[in-house]
Amino acid sequence: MEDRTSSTPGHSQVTAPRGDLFSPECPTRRLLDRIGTKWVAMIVKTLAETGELRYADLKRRTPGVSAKMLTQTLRGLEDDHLVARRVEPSVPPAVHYSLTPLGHSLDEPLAALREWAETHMPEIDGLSRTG
Amino acid sequence: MEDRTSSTPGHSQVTAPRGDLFSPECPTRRLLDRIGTKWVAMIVKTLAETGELRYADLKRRTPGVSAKMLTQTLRGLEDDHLVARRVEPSVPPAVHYSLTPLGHSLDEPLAALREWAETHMPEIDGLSRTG
DNA sequence: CGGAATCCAAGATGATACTG
DNA sequence: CAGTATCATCTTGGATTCCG
Repeated sequence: MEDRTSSTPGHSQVTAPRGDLFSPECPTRRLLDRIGTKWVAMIVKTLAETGELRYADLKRRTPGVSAKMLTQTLRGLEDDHLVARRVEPSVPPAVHYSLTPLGHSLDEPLAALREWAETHMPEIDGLSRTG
Repeated sequence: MEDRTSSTPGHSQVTAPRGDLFSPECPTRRLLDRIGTKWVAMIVKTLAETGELRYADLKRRTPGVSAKMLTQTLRGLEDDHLVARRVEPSVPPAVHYSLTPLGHSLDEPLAALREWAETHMPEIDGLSRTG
């Protein structure tokens, strides 16, 4: 077990790197550092839609994700209190993940962004080809 | 001069990598790949607020950005028709950047995200420390 | 002024193997 | 089942240098 300040999507600038350039003035940047990681948007959306999922189920609904990345991403979200982890002490153990109220509140602006993407990204791709 | 499929924030999955896993089904992912890059959110916000800026001005208003990243980011945004580039043929040349209507439309959901970040990120940071 | 080209360090991600 | 540990790789971003 080592520290979580290296490659974890969790907080890394929080403890002041050397001269917090725009960290305190730009929480948006830090937020995007998190939701911008490859799997967060997909996971948040999935949890928002399904309510609660087990690790394996969540993995199955996130095509292409590796166990490592899924765990790492969930840890980061947990760390930010956007996702809740519930363990059923059975054998074998069953671990359930769901959005916290804060997580749900994030899903709102995120949903707006999704809608923008679905509306305009095809348009953008079209423009890229036709000039 | 080489292709723009390597490190450019522009389209890289558009030309089908090998088996577009969720590219077509997830424009959100591609959008986040762009706005999630370190400087996009800041640049878009700045342009949204100021209207139009010259390269050097934009650089000055984006603390910490290198010329390389600024150019690269602007190229990507230009490529997506989110930013317009206007050149005044003077000596030395003056290049102006501004948001396109599409860019402004993106700024709306982005602003919502910013507001969420400014509202909740401090709360999150507080929770991280106090448990 | 507004870039482009190159080199390099860091971080993110994936594959694989192992564990309680 | 639900992870953890480790290694290899690919991508990102920054510093530097040079140019029209």
